[in-house]
Amino acid sequence: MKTSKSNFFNDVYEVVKLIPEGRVTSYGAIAEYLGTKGSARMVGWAMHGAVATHDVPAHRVVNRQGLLTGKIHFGGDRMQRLLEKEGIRVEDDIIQNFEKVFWEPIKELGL
DNA sequence: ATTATGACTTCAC
DNA sequence: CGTGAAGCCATAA
Repeated sequence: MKTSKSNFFNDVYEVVKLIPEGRVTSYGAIAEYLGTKGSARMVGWAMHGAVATHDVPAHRVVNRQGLLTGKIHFGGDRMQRLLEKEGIRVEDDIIQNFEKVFWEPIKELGL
């Protein structure tokens, strides 16, 4: 039986679920960990389905600038609210101390 | 198979 | 990090 979602999506979900609280990561970092580092957009695409399908903390996944690009799909300031709740300072849809809260799967999980 | 789109990334000004 | 343009890969029609 074929999986409902492609393996690519499944991998993204697992990595995002492994993100510790108070930490965030970028699409490129996840894509790179999966081996598809050129497909950072696909990670975002996977997250689009993740929110509606799995309990994936997509709010912990932002772009390289620390900008809450995904808040648009969260539907309001829901994403920013969750981040601030975990101790992450967010201002004007931008994560402050982004370098401090940045969490790389390759570095933490080990490649 | 081809075209279009997308929660991105990088380079340049 | 502000804006603009090009590149990249996977999904949908």
